[in-house]
Amino acid sequence: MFDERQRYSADNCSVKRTLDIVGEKWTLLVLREAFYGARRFEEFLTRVGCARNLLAERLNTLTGAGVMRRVPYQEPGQRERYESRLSDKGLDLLPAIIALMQWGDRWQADADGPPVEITHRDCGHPAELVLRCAHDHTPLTARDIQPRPGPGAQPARSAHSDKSAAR
Amino acid sequence: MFDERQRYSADNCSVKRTLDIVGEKWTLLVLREAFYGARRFEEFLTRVGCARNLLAERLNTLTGAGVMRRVPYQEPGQRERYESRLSDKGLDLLPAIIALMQWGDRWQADADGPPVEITHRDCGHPAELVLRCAHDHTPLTARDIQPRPGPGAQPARSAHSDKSAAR
DNA sequence: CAGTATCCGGTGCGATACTG
DNA sequence: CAGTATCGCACCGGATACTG
Repeated sequence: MFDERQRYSADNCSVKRTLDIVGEKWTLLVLREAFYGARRFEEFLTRVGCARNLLAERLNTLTGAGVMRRVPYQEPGQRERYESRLSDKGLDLLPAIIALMQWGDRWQADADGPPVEITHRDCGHPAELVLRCAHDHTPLTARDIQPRPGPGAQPARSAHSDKSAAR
Repeated sequence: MFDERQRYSADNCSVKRTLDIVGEKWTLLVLREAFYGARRFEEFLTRVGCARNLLAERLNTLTGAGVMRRVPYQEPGQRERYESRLSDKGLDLLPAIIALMQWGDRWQADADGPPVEITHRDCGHPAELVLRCAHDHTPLTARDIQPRPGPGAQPARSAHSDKSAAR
């Protein structure tokens, strides 16, 4: 698929950079619950089902990365506390969550259908995630696409000889 | 040993089910390389950059889950060998990869831009992933959506437990 | 080439106890 | 309620060595 000479380094791959933030165990499930409306620590804890320390760690990583932000709140008679909400950067992860959900719905679901539906709030119809050509909006599948080096691509490294007769 | 009430009905969440297959470390990077055209073990190894045993493990998991399939090939003068290719089930993971890539491009990229572009093979224009209403095709953001229980939704879980083998 | 097997130090995970 | 602190253990990562 790639021009064979064009080796890129995996360090500056956007997938890897994203996974460095959200790729740890439980993190995407924490985000799922955030999208579902969870905000408080105990709420995440019971709904995600991971260990307390891990949840604390994940929330710290996510706020540190700017994906979530800590918002103060105060219940009457209680001291001030903080809850965790998605930032804009975090809200923009919705397509990733939905992509995983859609795939699970299609290929790993029970016979009775998906456990959760994502709907358009205004009209109630389901939301869908589509891959398409930015130009003519043709729907695209994996067979219609062609990856190629972008502006931030690093020049090929010629550290050692390259055989690579792939296809 | 394990408090039942602390368990969310997240076991049947499609996101979790998907992550049970592709959520381990390196797996999504292996899939990224598969989309980029990698097929042979050593090819994955150098491009993904993980340990041999982990790569073997991941490829086994993926073929076991039907995401990749082992295809025989024969180089002249060599014995028959196998390479790993994406199945239809695996090809359908492209949106998830692209969602992660797009987010990385938007929020974690270098100044010079994304290292890789996904283009429409036929016309050369970039591919894009859009979330929209299935009914009227309105583009949707996180603020426009509403999750709600689907047909496969489970109420609460009774005290009869299954295995706790998380992951 | 395409793996499997083994070893070993380190990190991350999971459960619980503890604190404010 | 919202976290820390702690501890045993599983798994990871990297380096070989071995097999077909």
